[in-house]
Amino acid sequence: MAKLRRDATATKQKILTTARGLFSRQGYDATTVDDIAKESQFNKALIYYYFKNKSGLYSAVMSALFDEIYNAVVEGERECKSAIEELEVFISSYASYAYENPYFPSLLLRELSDSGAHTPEMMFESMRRVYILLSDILIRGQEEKIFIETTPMIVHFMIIGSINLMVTTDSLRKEAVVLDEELDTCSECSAQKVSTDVYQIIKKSLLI
Amino acid sequence: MAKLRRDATATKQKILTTARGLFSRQGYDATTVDDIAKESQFNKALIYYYFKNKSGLYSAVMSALFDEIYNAVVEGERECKSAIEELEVFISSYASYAYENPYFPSLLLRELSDSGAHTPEMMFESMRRVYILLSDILIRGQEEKIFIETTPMIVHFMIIGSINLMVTTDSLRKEAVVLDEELDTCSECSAQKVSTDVYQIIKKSLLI
Amino acid sequence: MAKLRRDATATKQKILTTARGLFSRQGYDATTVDDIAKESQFNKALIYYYFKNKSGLYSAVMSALFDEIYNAVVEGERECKSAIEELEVFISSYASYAYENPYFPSLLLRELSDSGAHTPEMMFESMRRVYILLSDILIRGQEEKIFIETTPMIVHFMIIGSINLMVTTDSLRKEAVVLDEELDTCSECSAQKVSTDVYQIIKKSLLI
Amino acid sequence: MAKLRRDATATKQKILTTARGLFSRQGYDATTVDDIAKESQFNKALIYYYFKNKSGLYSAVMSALFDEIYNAVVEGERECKSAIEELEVFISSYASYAYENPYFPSLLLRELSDSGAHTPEMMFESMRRVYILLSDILIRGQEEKIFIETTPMIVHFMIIGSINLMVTTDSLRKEAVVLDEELDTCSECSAQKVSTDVYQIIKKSLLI
DNA sequence: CATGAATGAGAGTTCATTCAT
DNA sequence: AATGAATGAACTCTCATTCAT
Repeated sequence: MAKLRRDATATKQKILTTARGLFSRQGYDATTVDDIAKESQFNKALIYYYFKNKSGLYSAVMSALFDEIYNAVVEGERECKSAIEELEVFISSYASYAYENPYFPSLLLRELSDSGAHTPEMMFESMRRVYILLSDILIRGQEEKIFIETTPMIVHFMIIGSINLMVTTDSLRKEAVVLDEELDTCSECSAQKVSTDVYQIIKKSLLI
Repeated sequence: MAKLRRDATATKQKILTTARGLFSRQGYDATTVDDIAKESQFNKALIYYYFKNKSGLYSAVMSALFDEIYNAVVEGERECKSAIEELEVFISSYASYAYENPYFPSLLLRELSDSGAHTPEMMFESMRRVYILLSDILIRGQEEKIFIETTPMIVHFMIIGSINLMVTTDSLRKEAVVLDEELDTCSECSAQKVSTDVYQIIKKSLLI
Repeated sequence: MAKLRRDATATKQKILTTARGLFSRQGYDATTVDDIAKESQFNKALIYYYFKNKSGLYSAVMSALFDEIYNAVVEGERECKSAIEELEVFISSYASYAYENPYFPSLLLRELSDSGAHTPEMMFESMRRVYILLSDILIRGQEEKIFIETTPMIVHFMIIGSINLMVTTDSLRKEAVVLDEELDTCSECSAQKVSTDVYQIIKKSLLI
Repeated sequence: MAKLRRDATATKQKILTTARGLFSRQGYDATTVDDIAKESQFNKALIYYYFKNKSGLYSAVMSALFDEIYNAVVEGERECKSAIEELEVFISSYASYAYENPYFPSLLLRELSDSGAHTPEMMFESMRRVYILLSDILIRGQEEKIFIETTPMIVHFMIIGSINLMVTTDSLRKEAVVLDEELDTCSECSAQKVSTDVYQIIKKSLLI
């Protein structure tokens, strides 16, 4: 009757994927280890065997996630010629990733709204690296004399704040339309549209 | 010096204030009714007497909060002559409120990252009202032929996303400085600074 | 806004009646003092003012009830000429009372199935008095040489057991018919029918 | 001498047995899951692990009980030649079981006096099956032209009502003797005596 | 006589975690 | 590597009861 996988990496991966989905849908506290066990079809004790405890599993989930987004953005950045081009790619890569992995924005926002209560040290590193990417773009733009001087942190939060909020509020905004058809909540906006709009706003405000 | 007892309104208020603090510091799930009872110096059963259940208390906390911020922004808006002036006031009122009531941003972000799992219907209404305020400003600006056409929802999220994230990441950004002095995380930025920067960016991008 | 009854006896009576209904419908444990307060439209503290505590209220309810049934039976007994006539009246008075006060059977059965956990001393007295009534009838019948010798306690329980169970299972027996129309659960039997049937059985078995 | 652990069936059984005793002694509401845990020597959470919740445990207890009595009666019925013989066996098997498992009468009476508030559907089925047994005996007796026509439900309740009440009131009746030595409460009656008396009464009243 | 405010003790239930196999 | 059994600590919520007016 016992499942005979005996494939450690596959097992771990299955658990991670399941956990990622549940944590993002329900948050850390509301997700039980039992939930993860049931959905992953593995025994609860096995989760402890591989990840030591719930918070260890959470860290593993989050680290993987942050590595992914970092890589996604870096990947896009290759072969960019100018700072302005880099900026565009930064925004569009981030938006694509967020829309394609919609659990990411909710996990990130939750993490940040906690001041990182459950956040393991290594995750900060990943977040910082993404920020450094943008920060460098802005500095390069200033050196190239095409960008005005700004506060990178604020620009960063305007970009990722708006994109993440657009993703997490998707269903909410659709409901709002039902209540008041007049109100434009951008309920049908695509990743593309969001990405372009954010880029236009940031670009116009940055260019000398 | 004895606690004022048998004063229903004072008691309710004390509970609400305590709960507001704890919910924002620790989130909904991580805050226990026992915590609130202990910190408010009232018996746990009394909380149920007044608020029916934990989620009822949470709703009460959130409703009060959203009413406050809405009123704060509306208050500032009075006597504004032009759309551009209104925009400036919108941003600065929001920023002031967020910095003065730092539990608000974390509660709001958590709420939004949950797609409103704990969120009572009436709260959406309050959120919507704040958004309508900005939306109207942008529309008026277009009518006055001073603003370009934009997607209000995205502008809104750029504004409140950045401000809220600045507040909630305050301690995180200060820690980051310790790790890497080179990196500018705006760790000493005031509400004033944030407000001004966000306004400059938005204004520049909106003006025709 | 305060209700101005100022009529102690009426108030007490209202509470007693409400409590009687709730205790019989839901049992002792499942009935809360709050329930009684709400339904009686009086403040909870008032119940304690009049009855000391929940169990005191219960005693008061039960005592009144047992006095009533005792009186009902004694009342019928008057002017009976023979033991056999008395027997008939005993059964029919008991049945009438039970059918007219359907909370009584459930309270009594519950009390007896508890071995009298909540039962106050004075209630036993009332129960005993009812039993003595029947016991005397049987003894008289034997003295009159019309009844065979029997065990009064068993005859008593056959009578009150069947009548009480018929009353408490009323709804259950009606449901049973829905499931199986063939089965005769006496689902439409009246107090009259039950009373007559029980009397016929007991009479036939007792007569020499 | 250590408790046998890690034996699921034994554990479940131990819990069931403990619960059966406590529920019958104290009733559903007055028995706490803590009581059961303590007395069964198992952790409270384990009860929920196996039975989902208190009411699930109660159902399990009751189902087992009703199956037992049904089987006990059916068992006795085998090899009976006539309806009259079957009647005798029905009564004596029921009485034996009730006296040997004294928790049964109190649980049954409480259940019936509740109109089955906690009673799961499947229990009704078991109750019905026992009644059908008697009902069939009476019908067969009529067909054999040895029994007069009666209302089976009433006969049933006279039998089980009296037997169950004799069992549950055992201690009460003994106390009553102390108060009044004259009064015969059948305080020393055996299962045998009760069974015979009930049978004699029913038989005499049924025979043509 | 009557009431709203307040409390302490406990009940049912859940959950992260560990044990034994 | 994998699992079902078992546990302890906590959590939400309820309720009989009392206080102060």
